[in-house]
Amino acid sequence: MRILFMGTPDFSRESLDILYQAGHEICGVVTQPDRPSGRKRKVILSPVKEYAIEKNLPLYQPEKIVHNEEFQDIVKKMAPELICVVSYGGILPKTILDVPVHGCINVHPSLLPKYRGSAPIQWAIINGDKTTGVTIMYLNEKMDAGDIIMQEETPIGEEETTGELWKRLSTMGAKLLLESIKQIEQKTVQRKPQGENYTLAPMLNREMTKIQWETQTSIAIKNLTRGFNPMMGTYALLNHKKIKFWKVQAITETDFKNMIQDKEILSYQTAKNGSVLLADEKIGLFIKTKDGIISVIEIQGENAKRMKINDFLRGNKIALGEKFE
RNA sequence: CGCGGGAUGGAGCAGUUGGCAGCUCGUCGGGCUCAUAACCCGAAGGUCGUAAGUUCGAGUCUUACUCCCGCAA
Repeated sequence: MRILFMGTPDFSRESLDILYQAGHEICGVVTQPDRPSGRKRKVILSPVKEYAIEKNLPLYQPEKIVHNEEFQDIVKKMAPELICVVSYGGILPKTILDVPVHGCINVHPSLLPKYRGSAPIQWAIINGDKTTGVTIMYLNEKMDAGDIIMQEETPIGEEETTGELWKRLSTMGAKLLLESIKQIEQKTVQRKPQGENYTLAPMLNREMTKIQWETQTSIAIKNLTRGFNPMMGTYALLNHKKIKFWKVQAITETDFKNMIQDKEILSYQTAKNGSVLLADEKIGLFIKTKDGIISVIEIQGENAKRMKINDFLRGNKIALGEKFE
């Protein structure tokens, strides 16, 4: 089939790859414009752009697609039979939605109508969901609200991070996308409306990554941390320095007592939330929470890189009772 | 050409006004113990990110470069 592909990050790249490998005619690839980003204001090519260049596919990077007649004409000239949108980063106007005879379809990494919006994978983990999935659906003019074609569910691992789930869902999504296109070609495709009973997964902001010792439970801290891994991690302040957490475990006071042997520790009863109960380079770093204890497994100090907790404690001595804010 | 921090044995760090390169841990060998993420004794392992400069002498001061990290986007 003659397909116009729109996408930007590595999540989309998997889908583009499977379509290309399956022999579909990719008449064009649309991706977000290159923007200087990162530390040295360097321009970094999007994974989709890299792929398009590698396979020598026609590439388009319009600044905007709404009210952009020039781009709309280009799309019409390409005359795609189908447009596939995977994490492109923008809503398509009706003038483009109406171009392909088979319409526009989208890969969304959640079981719609749950988690419409831009950060469904992260929210599923932050909320501690046991399962999630991918949805292939038609696009309409509202955000992630079109009719569903296919869905596949998958369990979320206890320790699974956004990065790991992201990778799995991008592969699942790509396969499901290919399957949906097959159905469209064979005209066996079915549409199932989502209904209005939906939830949102809005963009994440940095403020959310600060740990709230007074209100968040051990499990909440753990889920938040794996939800923000590997994007930004979570953090707390220790002596006015920003310490990032990349992996933590939630444990009970009993678990803790079994691990510490005869080490001297700060009494759990008198400790405040956020206080260090034990910082031992062999056993680990333990911090009191509102309802238990967290054991930090992977950590990152200011100006340092990510490291295992025992590596960190070798060079950064932390005294009992020091408090994370 | 956005702002700032950093690079030192395998790991994480310290290194004062330039003057023999250290700490905690790991590794290897030996000892003790019913046992150990425990303890005791011993050993190996570093052109201090790269290149140049100042100096009697540079991990330390100057310049350029490479890579890493934090903030901001």
